[in-house]
Amino acid sequence: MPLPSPGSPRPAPQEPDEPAPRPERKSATLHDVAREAGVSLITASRALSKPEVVSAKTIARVQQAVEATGYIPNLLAGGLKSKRSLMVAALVPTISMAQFLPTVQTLTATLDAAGYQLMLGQSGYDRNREDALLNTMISRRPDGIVVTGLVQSPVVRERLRHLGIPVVETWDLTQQPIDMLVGFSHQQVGAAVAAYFVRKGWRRIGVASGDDHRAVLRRDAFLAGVGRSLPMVMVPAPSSLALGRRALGELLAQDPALEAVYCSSDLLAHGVAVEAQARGLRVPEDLAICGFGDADFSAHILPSLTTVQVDGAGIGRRAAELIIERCKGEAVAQRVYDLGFRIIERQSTLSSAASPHPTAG
Amino acid sequence: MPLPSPGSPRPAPQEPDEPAPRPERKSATLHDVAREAGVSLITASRALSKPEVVSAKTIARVQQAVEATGYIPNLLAGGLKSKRSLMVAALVPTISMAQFLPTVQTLTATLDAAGYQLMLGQSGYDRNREDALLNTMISRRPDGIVVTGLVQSPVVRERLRHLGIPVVETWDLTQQPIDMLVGFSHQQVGAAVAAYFVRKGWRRIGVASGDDHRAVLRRDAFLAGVGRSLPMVMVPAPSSLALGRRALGELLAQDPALEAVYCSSDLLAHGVAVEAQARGLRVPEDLAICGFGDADFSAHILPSLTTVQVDGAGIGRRAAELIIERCKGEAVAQRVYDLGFRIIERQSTLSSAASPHPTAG
DNA sequence: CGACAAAATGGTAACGTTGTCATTTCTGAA
DNA sequence: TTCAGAAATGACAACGTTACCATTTTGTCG
Repeated sequence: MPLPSPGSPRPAPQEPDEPAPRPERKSATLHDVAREAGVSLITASRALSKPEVVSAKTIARVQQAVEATGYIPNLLAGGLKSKRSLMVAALVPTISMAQFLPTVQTLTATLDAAGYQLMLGQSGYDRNREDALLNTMISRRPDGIVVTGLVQSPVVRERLRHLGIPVVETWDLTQQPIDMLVGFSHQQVGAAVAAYFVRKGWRRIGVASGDDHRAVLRRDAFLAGVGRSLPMVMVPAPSSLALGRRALGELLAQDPALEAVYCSSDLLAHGVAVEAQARGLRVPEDLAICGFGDADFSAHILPSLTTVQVDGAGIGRRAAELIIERCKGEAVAQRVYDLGFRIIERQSTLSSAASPHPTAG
Repeated sequence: MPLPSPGSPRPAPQEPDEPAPRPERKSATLHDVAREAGVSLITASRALSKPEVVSAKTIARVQQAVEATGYIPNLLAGGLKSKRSLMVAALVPTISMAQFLPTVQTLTATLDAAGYQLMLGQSGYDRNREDALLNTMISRRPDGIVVTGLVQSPVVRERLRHLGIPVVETWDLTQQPIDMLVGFSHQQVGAAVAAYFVRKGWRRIGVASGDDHRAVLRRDAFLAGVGRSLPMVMVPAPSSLALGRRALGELLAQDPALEAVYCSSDLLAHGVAVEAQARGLRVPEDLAICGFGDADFSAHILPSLTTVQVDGAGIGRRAAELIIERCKGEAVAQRVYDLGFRIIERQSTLSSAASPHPTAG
């Protein structure tokens, strides 16, 4: 029930008084700095980029000249000549998948600390687009590439392999990566959760899964682990709470006596929990729920959500470290890192729910 | 209660069999393409970047040579000479603020459609870091800059103004932007929500607010609108469900008979709702809750959440359009866009809660 | 004090592309 | 057939920096 408010859309009342800024003042170059400091161009360059070979006195003079001229280095020019762009390209399906945010976060932070900048690209879930985006990014000559998931297209794999720059595949596992890999096994996740469900003795199980590649890997391993076909709903990625609600409705239509639901993400699981509540089903007594990803809310909703925790932040950190090492010319000792996962058991699957409604603080 | 699983962290069992890829094959340049196609370097360049001045036959030959050589343009070189880097820099506090994701999403998409790439930087909530990051980004000579919020530092404002590239400030409102602006008024939001609370007749009101600049603007306007000081809790940005739960605990300690809570984000509001449920308080009968941002889950939780909707996606789209127009050399007609907001009234503030538990599907 | 190494600085030539201007080729009308 | 004008192509230089090698200055030790 929307309620219009005084601030509803409308053009700004009056134009600002200052004129549009079009100074086009040519920015200072290293040449200007060198002249100002009374040193040669190349000495000014070295004072800034490799101060260890320049005398302290000269460095001071150059630094002062930088201040005076307002010099800001041109990394396009520097990168062109030195073949080090100080950028790392990263591809995610979409930035809207909260799942990947911790990875992007630590990736950015770790790279930043080493002087590198992240160039983030969203491939959507379209393979062609992934290919095109990769080309766009390569046009900027990144010093490394991080992709989410394994690159599927053999053509692109080959291209990346021959690019001569470090490539890290993440959030999945194989022993034959393009170059390096940091991730975990979705098959193992699916199998482990299936084993957990079997151990719990649940028989009437439903599955709500996103339709992205990795969710499907987990789902298939889960089905294999359970050993029979189950009521199942596929929802389009990216998943959401609303999709989770709808999914439970559809699952209950398939089996009204459902005991437990396995979801491919915590967001879906949250939605399933909300819909269960809306239908008067108690969680976990009437319906147990397990998610994936250990989202930041999962420990704090009611009931708290059993889920699979993966080290998204660790993936980003390690991926960045690998790229940085390689860029420093060091050979990395290990090219494949399995960061594993663990099942976090919380109220949503604890039949003997000890304290149903704990308060915070 | 963590449950270790077979997939717990451990090193990969064996190294992959292929050797580390170090081909360092020098990538093809436009020179190679030109030779392959039997045309001059500059004709090859034009065939790719301004095909309208090259004959169809030549374009075909060049395109074929591109395929044959595996040529990928070097935008560092191109940008250096042409002074168009085809990049736009964007600064957000942190990518983890889900609030800004729709903006980043449409910004990326709109720029992408026009051939530009987004370079995303996270400034944290540290002014110095914002300044440093801005310098880093300027080093790459972006064709435009989008910042979240108004740039506070006068020094930086002046620097950006004299850079001679389009700058768009977003998610806030002023009639004196550095250059261009797309946003809305946080003061108006705070005032509108206060008016709504007053209209509802609530007297015992609590405030849970993030400590970031814009949340504080809204909070202050809210307090001014209510006209008296209120029980209040500040939580560190970025906000989360857990922080919301804790916040309600602290607010109830200040006033156990609280009737309504205003939250600076939907995530906080969700946390407040969960904590209310944990304490046996009915929402909205015992406690009404209003959030901000209209997160994707807000319409779908129980009870659904009254909130302030702002057009985050629209902000990103318009910001991108403004930058693109400017880059094409067109003068923009309007430099300040107020995209407004509206209060979405849902169950969490509807005392006459008609249908307490609607189901989905 | 001389000799020699080390430290500090400088000159020149690229990196790969595009802007500018010049030249050649083609088209169609007088 | 000729010539103006447009279309197509080419040559050259430059964008701002760093790699490479050469040179000068400084410091140290016999």
